[in-house]
Amino acid sequence: MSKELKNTFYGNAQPLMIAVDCIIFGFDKEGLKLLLFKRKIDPFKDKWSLIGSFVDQEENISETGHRILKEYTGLTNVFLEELGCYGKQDRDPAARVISIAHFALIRLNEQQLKLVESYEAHWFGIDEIPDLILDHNKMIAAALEKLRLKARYQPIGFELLPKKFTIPQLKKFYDAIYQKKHDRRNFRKKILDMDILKKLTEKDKTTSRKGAFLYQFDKRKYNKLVKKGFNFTF
Amino acid sequence: MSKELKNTFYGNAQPLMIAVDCIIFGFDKEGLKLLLFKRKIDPFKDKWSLIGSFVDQEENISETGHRILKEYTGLTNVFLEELGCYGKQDRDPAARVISIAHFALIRLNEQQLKLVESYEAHWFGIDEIPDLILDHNKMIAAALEKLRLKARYQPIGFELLPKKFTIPQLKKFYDAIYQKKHDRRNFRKKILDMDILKKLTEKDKTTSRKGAFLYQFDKRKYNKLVKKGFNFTF
DNA sequence: GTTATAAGCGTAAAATAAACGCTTATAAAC
DNA sequence: GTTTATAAGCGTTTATTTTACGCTTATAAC
Repeated sequence: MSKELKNTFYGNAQPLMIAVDCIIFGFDKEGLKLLLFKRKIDPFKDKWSLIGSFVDQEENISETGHRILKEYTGLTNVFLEELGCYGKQDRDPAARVISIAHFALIRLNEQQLKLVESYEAHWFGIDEIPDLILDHNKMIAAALEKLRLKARYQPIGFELLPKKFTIPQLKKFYDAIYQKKHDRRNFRKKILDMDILKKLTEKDKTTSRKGAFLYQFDKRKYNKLVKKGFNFTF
Repeated sequence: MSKELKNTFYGNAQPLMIAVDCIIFGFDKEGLKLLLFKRKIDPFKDKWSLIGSFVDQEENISETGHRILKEYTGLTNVFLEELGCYGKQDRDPAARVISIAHFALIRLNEQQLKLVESYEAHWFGIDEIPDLILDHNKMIAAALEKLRLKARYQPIGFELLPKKFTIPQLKKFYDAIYQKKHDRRNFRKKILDMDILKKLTEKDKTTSRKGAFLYQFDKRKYNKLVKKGFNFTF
């Protein structure tokens, strides 16, 4: 259908502006973090905010999200999921803008941590999020809630942890998500019983004298488990 | 801020059309049902579809949903929740339209069942949904999935069941949602242990000689339970 | 009165989760 | 080179939850 012909059917509809805002989670030794940016445009210039962009006419919404992530973190193939729609009529005083919030999970490493500084961005610990513009604090609260919920039935930790990780590291992630210290021994038992981890021969010795064995996620076994249906309850 | 001043900040953004589509669930003796409509406009005139409407400039998105429900079912105060955003660039051949799918749960009674016929609408059993326009079948699949998920940690059945209901009726609802026959005795035990139902003295005798006691949902007790945190696992 | 059946009640067994004592490997201290 | 401190790892016991299923009950239909 030609562009001219398009939209003759729905002629009476009023178009609105649509944006995608990204809640970018990262995780490292210090815990769960969130990437925030100093806003570059008015209104609210120089205030802390999530990073976002308008959706282009020719762009799928998830493409907008990945475009944002690529531009500001340099990463492609990031775990990105729709969180929800923030469309209150008066949410942005500058214009009627509907934002489709998305949350992303990325593996943190030194490179990542430095890269972002060039965008006047900063990784904030999850307990030290500042006041943000518009409804961005609300979005973050919802994202955390969803992350918790998702972690119950999907091994979401694997998107955030490094490729090789130790069981205590994995536990630390779940402790952060659920804001609860799990029992070290029961946690280990439960996660190993799932039979989705492959034990490596290497150890990580950065956090203890004894060192902890590194593991890798066994995708094949995991997919099998998902099909059978399971429930991460920690 | 005046309308003229608005949007000078985001001048480069291209506005798009936003619609809300509603997946309307109902439940009666026959089981879980879905309300579908014969589309009134081109393209796809006279094909079965969900009911929807464009979002107005001055309207919150949830208001659009409630407006649709009011107009086509006559009901206000309906349980309505955002399902997700369907915004693929080519989802509608007639124009770039982003749809925010919502799902609604309504109590079915005779009046409801008749009312809808005036809109060339029809209640379809959940296992006999026809082919719908655009991505509407996808939306329904996602809505069912979400309904299942939600039913685990929210007593969602109470939105769909009549004010007074029997335990076998409630079980029937969960059987339908999870597509699994639960054990009658364990189901009863579990739901009663939650202590959120108020037993009435009346019985419903339409489904058995013995009759089943009617119950009502005790909102006060339920709210207490929600705060404490719980998990419907059937 | 007998019968058939959905509704309702209770108990035993199986599975899962929680609590927690003990051992081990290793770097650092002496 | 011996001791010490500690995170990591291993295993058992107890408590809780889930599942399976036998038995009783109220009532309409015959």
